[in-house]
Amino acid sequence: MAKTVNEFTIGALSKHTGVKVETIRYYEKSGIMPNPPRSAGGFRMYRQEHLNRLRFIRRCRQLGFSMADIEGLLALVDDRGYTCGEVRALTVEHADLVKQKITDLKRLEKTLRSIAAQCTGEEVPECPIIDALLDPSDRLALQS
Amino acid sequence: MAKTVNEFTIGALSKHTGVKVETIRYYEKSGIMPNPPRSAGGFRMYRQEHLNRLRFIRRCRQLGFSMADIEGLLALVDDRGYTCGEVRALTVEHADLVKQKITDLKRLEKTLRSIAAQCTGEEVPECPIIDALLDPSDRLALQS
DNA sequence: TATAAAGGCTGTAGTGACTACAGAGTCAAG
DNA sequence: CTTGACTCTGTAGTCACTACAGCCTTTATA
Repeated sequence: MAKTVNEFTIGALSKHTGVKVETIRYYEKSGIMPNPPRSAGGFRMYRQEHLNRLRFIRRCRQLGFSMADIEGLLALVDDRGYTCGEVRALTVEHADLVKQKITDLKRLEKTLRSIAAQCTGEEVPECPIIDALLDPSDRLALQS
Repeated sequence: MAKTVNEFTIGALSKHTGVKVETIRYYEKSGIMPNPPRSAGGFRMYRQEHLNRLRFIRRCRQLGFSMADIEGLLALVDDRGYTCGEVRALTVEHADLVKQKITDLKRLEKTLRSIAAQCTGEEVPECPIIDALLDPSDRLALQS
């Protein structure tokens, strides 16, 4: 199937990266993966450079960067015109967003635990959670 | 516009709850809000019970429950056949998911800060973040 | 050389939880 | 009776995929 030792199909790329075949094609359509050369029959033929780029994308996604973020990062990389400062700014900005999200989720968990703690857990049809949620007033503080 | 003092339009319901008009209609189409009675001209006419239900939904969403979760909770409530234990189980399960998410995000933030810390931030085109992300090896530990 | 299995191709539609229109109709006040 | 704010339905867009249908290519084996 491979014309040379260095070329491989989308399935092989998928196996090496853990990114599903459909997702790779989606990345191509979105423009963050390049249109690779094709075999005579129309199969996508990838090389090491594509593997590296896909790993980069996958890592960024795991780090919570949006595809738009990644597009920005890759544009910097593709231009080779990026500076360390630009990239760091993006990263720190993103870390701050993550931090905020952690704060929010901690508050959320606390609220959930506290309303669950009011429960007897018994087989009775009176539940403080439902009562709290159905309460027309705003006594259930979701932000505190 | 209102036929009685107790009835109000979707716009008023929206203002009282902070839920957008389109979202309320979406909830109706999704089945978690009931089809309300209509005015002669076809306007949705809401009452206090709708307001309470929408507040319930909004709170659950803020607490991170999915619409499927809410459907389950509301089914219990509508049947009046729920027990405290059932509701608490759902809440605790959800709290555990939130806890796991916090753990993941903390690890993520740590990774982001640590790669940002390697940066000089200077106007040079060599950036350890990009280098790390482009590195074909798996040295950048995303899970640790 | 024929064939079958495995894998690839395109294009479309679905997910969740909304959001944003377009184009028409309704309502209440002046 | 007109104006302007509001509401109606229906469709399409968002994000980051995922799943499928129906066909075509490649490779291994008989």
